[in-house]
Amino acid sequence: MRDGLFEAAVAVIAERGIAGLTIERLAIAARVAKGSVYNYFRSKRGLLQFVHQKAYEPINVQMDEIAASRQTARGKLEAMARMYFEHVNQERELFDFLLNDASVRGLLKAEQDALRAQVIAVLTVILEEGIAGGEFRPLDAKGVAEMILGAIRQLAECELAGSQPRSPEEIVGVLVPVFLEGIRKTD
Amino acid sequence: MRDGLFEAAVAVIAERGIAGLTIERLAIAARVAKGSVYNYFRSKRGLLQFVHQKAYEPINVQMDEIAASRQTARGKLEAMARMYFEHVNQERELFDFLLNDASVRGLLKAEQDALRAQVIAVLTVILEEGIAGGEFRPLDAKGVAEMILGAIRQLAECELAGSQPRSPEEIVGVLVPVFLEGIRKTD
Amino acid sequence: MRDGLFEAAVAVIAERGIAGLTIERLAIAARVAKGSVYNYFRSKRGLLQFVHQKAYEPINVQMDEIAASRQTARGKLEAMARMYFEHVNQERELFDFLLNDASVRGLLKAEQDALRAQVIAVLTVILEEGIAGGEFRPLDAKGVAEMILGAIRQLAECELAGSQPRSPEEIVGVLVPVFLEGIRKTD
Amino acid sequence: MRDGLFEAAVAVIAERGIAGLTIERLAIAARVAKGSVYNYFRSKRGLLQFVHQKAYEPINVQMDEIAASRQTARGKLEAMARMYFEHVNQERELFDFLLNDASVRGLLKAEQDALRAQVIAVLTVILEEGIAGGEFRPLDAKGVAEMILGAIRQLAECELAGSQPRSPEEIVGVLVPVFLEGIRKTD
DNA sequence: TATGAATGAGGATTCATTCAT
DNA sequence: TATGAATGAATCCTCATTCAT
Repeated sequence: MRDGLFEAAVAVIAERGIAGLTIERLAIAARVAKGSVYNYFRSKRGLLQFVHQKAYEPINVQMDEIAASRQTARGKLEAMARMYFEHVNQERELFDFLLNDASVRGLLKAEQDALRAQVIAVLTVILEEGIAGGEFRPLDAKGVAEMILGAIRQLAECELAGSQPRSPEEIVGVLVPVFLEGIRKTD
Repeated sequence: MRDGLFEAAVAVIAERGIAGLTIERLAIAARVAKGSVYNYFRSKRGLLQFVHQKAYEPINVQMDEIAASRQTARGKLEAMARMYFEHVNQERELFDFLLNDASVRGLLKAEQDALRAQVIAVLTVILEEGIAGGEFRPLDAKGVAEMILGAIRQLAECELAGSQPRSPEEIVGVLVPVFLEGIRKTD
Repeated sequence: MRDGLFEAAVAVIAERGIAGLTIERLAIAARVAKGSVYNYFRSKRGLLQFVHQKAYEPINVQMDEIAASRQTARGKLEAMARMYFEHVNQERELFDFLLNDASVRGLLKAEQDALRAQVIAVLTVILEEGIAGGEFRPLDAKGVAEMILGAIRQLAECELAGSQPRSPEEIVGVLVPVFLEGIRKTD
Repeated sequence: MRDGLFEAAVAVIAERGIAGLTIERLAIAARVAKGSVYNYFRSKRGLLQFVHQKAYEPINVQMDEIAASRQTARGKLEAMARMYFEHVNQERELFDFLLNDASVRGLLKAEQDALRAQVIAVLTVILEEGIAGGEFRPLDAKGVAEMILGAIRQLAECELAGSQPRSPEEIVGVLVPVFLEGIRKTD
């Protein structure tokens, strides 16, 4: 039932944005009475926290799998980018809400920060592995991790906003070479 | 008068977030009667559009200056990054609202998209100049522009959220080399 | 089972006040399912009536015992005062609810009035006995009974509200002489 | 306008009890929109505090006048009883709410205690004057003050609940002799 | 008989917008 | 033009009560 409410919440967010997620609309979307929501969540905030955590779960799992896999750091970055992009791409409104939405910062600041920190932490570890293993130049790993995350988010956002949809493969094909080789022309 | 309301709006947003911007508080901050606001703006939406456009103006102007300046494409990217970061950094709450806030996305989707598109367009032109001039490798200029914008936004966000403040210089010092040279180690 | 619910109700009222007595909390306190309450009481009102009557029982019994006992009218008044005060004192929240709470007055007006009337009736009888027996002056027995009840209630209330707790003995020591002898200085 | 809301509140309390005073009903009684109430009171609690204080004002004034008047302590007690009884008598529901109502204790405990303490304090001073002046026997003035207040309250309550209305004069005629002379028969 | 999930009416509060002065 | 009181729709949340299992 909590799962049903989760899906209803995702649907409402997708359709009307996070600001459009009222308990009333949630209840209607879940085909449930308004009061029933409060049998499963103490408050709207509790609901949002649950939605946040639930949406974050699969990313968390796959992040850890990728981080633990046997492959080059570059391979891991590629895999992370692809995975992350696919998720973000799939439910854009939801992920805006998870990571960015300023209107819920007051309620979920801790959760948003934790999620972002977690993603950056995993990327940072991969980058440090790559540096230690001689794959990457010595760099501010955390700063680069932030840049990669930001780049992916923006690519996803623009792709969804824009008219010319690009596949995850295309996007990874742009992202990875730029971060790996840079954009400067070398003779 | 509209300008006075703009500044009052910025002040309220900075202090209480976008969700805290009510007509009442706006009027108090502007030392004006609540009803008077409606003599200058048809609605709250109209006000927000004005605020959005007005806040965007200085960035627009400087973007154009940088784009028109005589320097290498790399120099322009650096200058853009520094300028953009400084602005975002300076009024974080405001820019959250301008770029991220989902609660106004319904109202200002067009404006937000236009702003983003404008920034990306300018960056794209610079990148294309660099490619044409032999400075940069031939690449998907628009995709890279998006990546750069995303990276800057994320760096700014993390910097404000985090405990270890970094100066614009430091941030540009991380950003530019990565995009220019990439992170791969070359013997 | 009804008795179990009664005790649970008293516990909840004592801890959270009458406004805090919800069916949910009652059920939890009684270690019973919420729906089960309605197998024993038609409604919340029925429950409150039962609680009211049940709480009133021991007072009723002791009142009758005192009234039937062999002692002077003065002795009976003293005993009544002490007994009543001890009860009220012991479960103040409960007695607030029984006697004062306006939020249930709509529901339990009849019961509250009956209880008050009963107490006053017993006191009145004692006073009339005293008058008939030559112990007391001829007076409006019912009015005096009301005054005595009111005085006891107020003393109890103030004692619980105040910082300086007085024992039942002390209170009776103030109450009885005043009513018996008056406050006027003689000679 | 606050006064209009005060009177509407008194009317609603008189008709439906304190538990029946909702913002909606208040607004209807005051022939005002629901939201307008909040232009004059920050919250329901603020409204209740205002009502409390406003209702208490005339009693306060008259109490002080009586206390300052030139007459015997007995005369003052009589005057106080009569005045208090008249007020309580006039708006019983309101005064229940002011002094007794357990359902608003949480909100107005401080105010209720202060009012009760104030009344008791004035009575105590009168009693002490009487003791000092040789009118009254030396007694626990505060305890007696509480008893007098309680007696008045109960008399008023019973009079309103009962079928046989008594005039203030009658009630004072019962109250004062009992407290002054006591009920014991002196040959 | 026991359960507890589901219900929906009701209540406090906020706020963009209107309009008479 | 300026004002700010008045409005009422919208929102979160509570809780007595019902009913299928």
